[in-house]
Amino acid sequence: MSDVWLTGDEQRAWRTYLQMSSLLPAALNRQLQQDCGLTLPEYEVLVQLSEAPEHRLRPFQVCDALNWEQSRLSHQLTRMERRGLVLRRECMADGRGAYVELTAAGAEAIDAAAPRHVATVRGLVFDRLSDAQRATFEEACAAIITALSEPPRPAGTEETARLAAG
Amino acid sequence: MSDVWLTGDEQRAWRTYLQMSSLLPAALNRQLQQDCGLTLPEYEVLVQLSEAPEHRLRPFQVCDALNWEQSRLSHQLTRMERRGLVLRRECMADGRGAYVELTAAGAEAIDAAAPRHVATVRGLVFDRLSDAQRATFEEACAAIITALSEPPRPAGTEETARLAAG
DNA sequence: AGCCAGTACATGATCCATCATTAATCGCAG
DNA sequence: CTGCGATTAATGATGGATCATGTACTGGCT
Repeated sequence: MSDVWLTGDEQRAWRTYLQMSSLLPAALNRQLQQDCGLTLPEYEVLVQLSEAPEHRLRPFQVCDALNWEQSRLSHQLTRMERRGLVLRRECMADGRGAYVELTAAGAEAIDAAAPRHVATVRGLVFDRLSDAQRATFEEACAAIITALSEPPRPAGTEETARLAAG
Repeated sequence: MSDVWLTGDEQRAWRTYLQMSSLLPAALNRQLQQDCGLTLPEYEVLVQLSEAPEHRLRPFQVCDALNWEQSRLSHQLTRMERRGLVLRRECMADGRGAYVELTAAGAEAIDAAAPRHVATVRGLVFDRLSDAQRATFEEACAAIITALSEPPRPAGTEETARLAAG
């Protein structure tokens, strides 16, 4: 931790990751938009609903699955409802809540989009990685997720901790 | 390639990556916003300018460096100019163009933000990865970038090619 | 029953990103 | 030097994401 900056290797890896992380979602978005008329967020919501029993979920379940903010989902659902992809339905079990349900058009859209999207992911990602690379890549992502789920330490915690303890 | 869907391993790796790729930028954004009052896009632009000779660049150079769309940068610069972080200056060498220049406030902001941002990146990413993991992670990202830079093949190209050839 | 903290969602404001369009200029072919 | 495609950049419109706030309901406690 001693040094302020990243090592050369780290810096190069970081910049490579940054570049990939900006290009890949953009490419996936473009592919979906052009081939299927769906945005990536729309696709992600539709996947969740299409995998659910009776093609419907409570909004908070979708949030949990996608790691989205509740507000983001709500706005997204409003737009998707306008587009006829989903439908909000009353939830009798819980008076506060609601169900989001896939419409026929929504089911059709996701059925058409999924194979092409998967083919794109395969072509851009998994066809390019060896099994070992894929495994390590996943490990690395998982390690980062673990770090993120720990109590968020603001920068400089070490000093703060020493000061508080001293 | 035969099958339409991803294998179990691939699917798990993909979902892990997706989760990481949504959580990590959000965490970096929050850290920058709270500790330094900067957004991640602002930070990225400031980094480019602070590394440039005379603290200024042509907008298209920033676009190239960040893989941004020209329009995105232009809007971003408008906001950053409003915030006093950068300054647009005339470019005598090319009558169409312009220079973006770091203001004193902008230089101060990036100098203050960089160490903390780096510490966060280190804490969330590189402290969690072994050298081997980091190296493979970089390889994987590079392989994906390579795939992205190749002529974008729409899904189903194989069939199309066969049909065209047949 | 009545209170109240917590949960589930929606909405408006604001900022960010992309698309389509416009405009000015450059550089070069004729 | 004139015309024209390519380059550089700004702008308005739209859709996306986040923050702050508001509302309605649940479930437990008294």
